Amino acid sequence: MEKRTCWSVEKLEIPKKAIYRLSIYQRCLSKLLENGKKTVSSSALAGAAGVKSAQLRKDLTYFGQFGTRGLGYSVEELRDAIREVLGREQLQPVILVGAGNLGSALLRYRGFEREGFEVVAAFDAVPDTVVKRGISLPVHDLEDVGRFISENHVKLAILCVPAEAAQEAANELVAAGVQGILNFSPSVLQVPEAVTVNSVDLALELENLSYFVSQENGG
Amino acid sequence: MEKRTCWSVEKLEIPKKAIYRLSIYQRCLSKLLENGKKTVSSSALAGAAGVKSAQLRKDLTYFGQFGTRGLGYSVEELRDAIREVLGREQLQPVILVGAGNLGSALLRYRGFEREGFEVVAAFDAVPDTVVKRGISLPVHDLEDVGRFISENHVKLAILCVPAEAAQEAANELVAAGVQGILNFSPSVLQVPEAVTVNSVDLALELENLSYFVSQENGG
DNA sequence: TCGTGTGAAGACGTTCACAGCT
DNA sequence: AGCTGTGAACGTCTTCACACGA
Repeated sequence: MEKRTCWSVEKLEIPKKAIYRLSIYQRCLSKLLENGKKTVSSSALAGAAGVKSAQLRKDLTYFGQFGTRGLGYSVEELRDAIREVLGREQLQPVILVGAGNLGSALLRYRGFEREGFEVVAAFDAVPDTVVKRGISLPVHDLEDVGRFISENHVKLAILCVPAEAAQEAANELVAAGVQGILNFSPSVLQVPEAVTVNSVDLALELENLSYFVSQENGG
Repeated sequence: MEKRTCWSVEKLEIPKKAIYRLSIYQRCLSKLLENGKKTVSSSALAGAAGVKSAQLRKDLTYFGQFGTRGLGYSVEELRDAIREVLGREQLQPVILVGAGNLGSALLRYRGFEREGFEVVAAFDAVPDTVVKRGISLPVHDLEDVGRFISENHVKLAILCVPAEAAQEAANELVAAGVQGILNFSPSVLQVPEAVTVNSVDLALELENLSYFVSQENGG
């Protein structure tokens, strides 16, 4: 393969899983930085991230060369480099659609902003029913979501509507310009190829676990 | 390979992803059953689940033969067969550890019971601070979690404590006999091989998405 | 010598294509 | 003819093992 210090237009050949791990590395690096560490080796960082060192090094090669042989990586430089790769240099606005039980909990969740995301607006089909406890953000009518997206160039959405309403809501989001959907509704979304969907199906995760504990039940 | 109608002790060779998809199939089958469908073809079911038909058929062969050539699958029989494979014939008790913002939202979440799980108890380091709104379950002191697990033979736990407390809490759960942990805390858990951890890292999922939308930003 | 960067090998999962049953 | 069940081909991701630079 050809040599390249940076990626060209073709982000396509990079394993999805590698990109996911990049986020993990970044979090570990931030923690190391807080602890005043200046440099880190691939094996140390890999250990913290729960992967093998070769994997970490291979993941990084997809994007460039960041280390110094015999020494390791500069914690800060690597963190910044990964941040750039992930497109997290300026913060992306995010909207939340469906402010029911789960949705409103996510609005109160501090984890997103801790990682540098800002939920800029929330929408619900019946905004009045949303119990506002602890939610600083107003909940708008779902009808306005399309306009809001276009006007504010929102590209990321968190989708927490019931399964029956999910596909229709997704269609609306995509039509208005959303390119990434974090989907919490238990349904299979159909979207154009250019749109990325990450589905988090809570019940499914639990069900999946139950397979792995079931075997020792026959007591 | 040898012929077998059912799996033997060696569940090991089965792809984790196949097991995950089994849960999806089951959900689709339940929906079909509600709609009064008696039989379904691999391509129809695969379409509903968002996978290729060959994949569905291959997934099923790990566990046995469930279809009729030329006809398809009996919706009800296949659903029951999958349910048995997943160990979901009798309902598993589940506990929730960490009843903060996210944890208490999950306590109110109806999705788990909709899939046949029962959250039997909740624990928190500071039970008094938990706002009980809409939570029918009492929140116990975290100190009692070990005893509760042993006494009630709990094997599944949902972990929603802060990252700093996650590993210690996990250790306690595992020591008491928990075999599966659904981990919502943004940290890498170290557990024995016999224990399965499914991590759902909300911020990480969002961060991951942001990579896929970042490219068309240079307008 | 130490630890990164990386081709090559290996493991794993998916898709194909068709044999075989209904 | 129609559709499942499945070995074989394929593609993707992971791991190895070592060359290379500090």
